[in-house]
Amino acid sequence: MSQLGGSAATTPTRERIVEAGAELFLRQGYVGTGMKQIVTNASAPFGSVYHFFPGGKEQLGAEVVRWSGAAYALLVKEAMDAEPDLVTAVEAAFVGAGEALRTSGYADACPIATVALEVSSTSEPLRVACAEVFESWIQGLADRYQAEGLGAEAARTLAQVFLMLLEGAFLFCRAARSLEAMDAAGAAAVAATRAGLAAATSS
Amino acid sequence: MSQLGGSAATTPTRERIVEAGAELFLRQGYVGTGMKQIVTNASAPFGSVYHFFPGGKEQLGAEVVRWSGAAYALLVKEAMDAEPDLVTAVEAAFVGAGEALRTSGYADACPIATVALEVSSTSEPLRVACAEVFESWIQGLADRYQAEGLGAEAARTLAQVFLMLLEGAFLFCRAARSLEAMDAAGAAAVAATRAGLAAATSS
DNA sequence: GTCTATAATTTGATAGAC
DNA sequence: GTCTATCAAATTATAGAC
Repeated sequence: MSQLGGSAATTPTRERIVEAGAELFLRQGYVGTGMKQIVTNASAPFGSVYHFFPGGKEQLGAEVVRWSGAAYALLVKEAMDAEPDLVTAVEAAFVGAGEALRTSGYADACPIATVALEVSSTSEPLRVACAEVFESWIQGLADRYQAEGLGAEAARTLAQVFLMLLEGAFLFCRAARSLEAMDAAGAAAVAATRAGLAAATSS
Repeated sequence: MSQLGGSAATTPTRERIVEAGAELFLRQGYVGTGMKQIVTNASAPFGSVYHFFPGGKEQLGAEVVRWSGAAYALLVKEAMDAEPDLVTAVEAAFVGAGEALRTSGYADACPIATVALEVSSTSEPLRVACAEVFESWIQGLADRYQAEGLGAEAARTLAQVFLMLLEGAFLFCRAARSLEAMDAAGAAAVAATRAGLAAATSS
């Protein structure tokens, strides 16, 4: 995650490995990234990875998923908290996601979506790690919707719709190398948010 | 794609290879699927794959993406055409996608999403193949919306929203092994469709 | 804890007999 | 066109010196 503090020379080896893995998973996925490539990018000796992660690639992968999932949640939350109201915050989230895509050559999207699709049918520990990250994102967003007066169930549904639109937009924008889908997703998320808020205040 | 006609013993070798690749890509993605695994599942000798696909794995991958993309478009179109009106058709599409997920142990989702995310930053020919499939899906759905009286631009946007919700739902449902997100996506797609139709008839 | 060398396996791809 | 044997390189993982 190049957005959140680079790997300074003083960063402990273990952290450098996790951060290097996160950046590689973002672009190449879990299966397409080799252990050697990770330690090389982390400027660490090859043996270190098995010293810190005796469970091998699967253990490292799960830790990378949880780390980058938490980092991305923080990034989005801070971007949204900077806005004056929820509708503007939703719009800002999609605009910011589009900016990140464009400035990175359509590489920086969701840090765990590729991994989640790759491993959902092949590795249960990794699948669970991805599911827990998604669930934490849903709950964090649902809290924000609830703070605006929506009921628990409606807030959760809106949070899921927000994230599904974002994930779908990442997929289409990366494949097409265009931001068209992100604009459509942002507009749809704003419309859904407005409708939810209207329903909450009228009841 | 187990949904569309199995690989009969009389099916030509080349077709069996493409179909076997499609089924494996669906579950394991492009990188996680080996050429040897493909020819084994296709009951074909190893050398055949390089006889029919001299361009190697990348050529085979592009062909699999286009083939399964067309097959999936037909599957969804037929399911939607069986419904009496567009709103019901949209709902049926999401219900059907949920059924396919559930009955396959949350494996049968989008046939090319995993591949698209894996290769978008690493293989230009494969990225283009995925982008063309997505674009054909968007246009096919936009035609359906236009037939209902929507303008070209609004129809295209609604088609994109439909597909982004579906792709996002596939991602969340596979990770969580639950259909909760699919229900939320279907409801959101129905709401967006209703709003689009209302705006078209009032103008 | 750091780092190197290497084992054991699998990968994509090729050559060539039939 | 079918099929087998094999290559060179890459993979995850381990052993063990320092």
